[in-house]
Amino acid sequence: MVNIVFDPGLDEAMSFLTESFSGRRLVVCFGLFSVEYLGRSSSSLGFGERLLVVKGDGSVLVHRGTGYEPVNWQPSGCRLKCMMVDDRMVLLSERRRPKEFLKMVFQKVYVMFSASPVDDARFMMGPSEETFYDILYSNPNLIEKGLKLVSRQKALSSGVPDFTGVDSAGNYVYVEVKRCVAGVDAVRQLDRYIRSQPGPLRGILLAPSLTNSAKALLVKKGYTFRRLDLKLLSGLVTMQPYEETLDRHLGSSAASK
Amino acid sequence: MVNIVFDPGLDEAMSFLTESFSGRRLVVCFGLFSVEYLGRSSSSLGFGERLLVVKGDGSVLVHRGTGYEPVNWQPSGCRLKCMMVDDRMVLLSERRRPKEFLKMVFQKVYVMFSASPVDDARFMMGPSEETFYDILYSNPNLIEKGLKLVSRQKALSSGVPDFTGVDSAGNYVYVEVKRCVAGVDAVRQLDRYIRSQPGPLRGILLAPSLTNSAKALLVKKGYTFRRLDLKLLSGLVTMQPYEETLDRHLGSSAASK
DNA sequence: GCGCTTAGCCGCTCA
DNA sequence: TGAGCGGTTAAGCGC
Repeated sequence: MVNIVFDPGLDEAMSFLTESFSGRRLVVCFGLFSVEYLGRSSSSLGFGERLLVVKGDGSVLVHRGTGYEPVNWQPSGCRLKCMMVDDRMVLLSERRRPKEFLKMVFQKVYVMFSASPVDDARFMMGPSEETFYDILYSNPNLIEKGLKLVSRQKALSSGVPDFTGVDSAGNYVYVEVKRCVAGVDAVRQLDRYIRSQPGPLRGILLAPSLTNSAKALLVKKGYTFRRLDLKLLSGLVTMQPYEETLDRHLGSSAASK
Repeated sequence: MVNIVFDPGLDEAMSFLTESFSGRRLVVCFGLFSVEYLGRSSSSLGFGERLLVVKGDGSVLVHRGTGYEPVNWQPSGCRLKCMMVDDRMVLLSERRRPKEFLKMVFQKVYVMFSASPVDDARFMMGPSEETFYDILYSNPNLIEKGLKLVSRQKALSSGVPDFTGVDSAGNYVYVEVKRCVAGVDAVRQLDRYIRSQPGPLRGILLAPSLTNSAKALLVKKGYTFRRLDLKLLSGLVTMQPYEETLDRHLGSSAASK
């Protein structure tokens, strides 16, 4: 649920902020204001048009029209207060330890909105799962020398092995890939795929490592374990897909020369 | 002039962005999107509601609902492109050196606006490191009684001690200054300077305090620690705008109590 | 809580 | 262009 106010009076802006703060909402505000900071260091910035972002956890960011870094800010955990002083809206943010203050005096608010972002995604360092499979698919030697892959699973559906291929001896192969330590369930999955097929098939489990029980089951079933070198793989990520995407849409638009 | 779009379709959002980028405008967008980064490192973040800020100079910031830091970003100077791919809006940002990409796939845009902020104010920092050096250089007694300084480092360059001088006993002295707690690296720095010289030199580390490890190394190397009294030093700073700022801050925080 | 280490650190200055 | 270094560094992890 996004609340938006366009060209509000300062009184209206103040109640909007007060309400948003008490609801711990994310607030974005573009307006004409001055900023002063006092704490470990100090700074002052006269009136100008800027972007203010206040997050639900009490982080504050003041951004000017250029540059990556906020001109003023406070990390999460700040207490915010909003008041009218001499027909100006004053926003005061207080950090407890170390004791620091940020003070913004608003002369005008052009637009502001608030929201409570729903965001459950996990931030993962390293290549995405899809990129990961792309690399393996184009570099089957990373799985096993002489292996040729003939198909890969579409999307992230189930009931299908990650890769199918033919090994150097001409055997048909099913490959199951895990990005972390593989457990018995990974071996069972591979086994299920293979037993669902009529002909004889080799099974390869590719993972950084195996649990003991998984290893036992793997040996019993006669499948092969191949170690996946995550570092090596990460190093092989290329920018080609990005560049191709850009090339395909040449002449769209550019923000800088 | 601020342009605002509320709940646009992705096609509409795309033309809005394209236009904003070509006009080098500041764009703020709250929507549901995924982010992938590839460059010096790589990362991926699935779909979620986030805030995207693109500045006119080609800086890009992706903020989640909490925390001071953007989850993904690119510094100024990036080239941006926007396109529709399979009914999704894709925003691609390219940094030249080092080569890096940021890719956002939008499923939904809740609200977005653009503006060309007018902001001529000068950002003024309070007592900076340089100011501190100025004061110390004119008041060597704050470092050590009878000390005479003969040179100071130019600007904030490297490979040079902060001050060189002669102490009351006639020994040549190198002084390394830290405004905050000095760690081992500060001692190492001092040591590097001194060992780079042929003759015998006293080393003085001036800082508000020392970490234990720094103290150990200092003693081992036979250098001297001098306490820097920040309060005292701050008292010697005279800076009209700064004092005004301070007064105003004290005024508001007193009023809010 | 404090102290220490890391970071896609950023941004600056100088060789 | 690369190296060194400061920063309102922030943030995470150990104690």
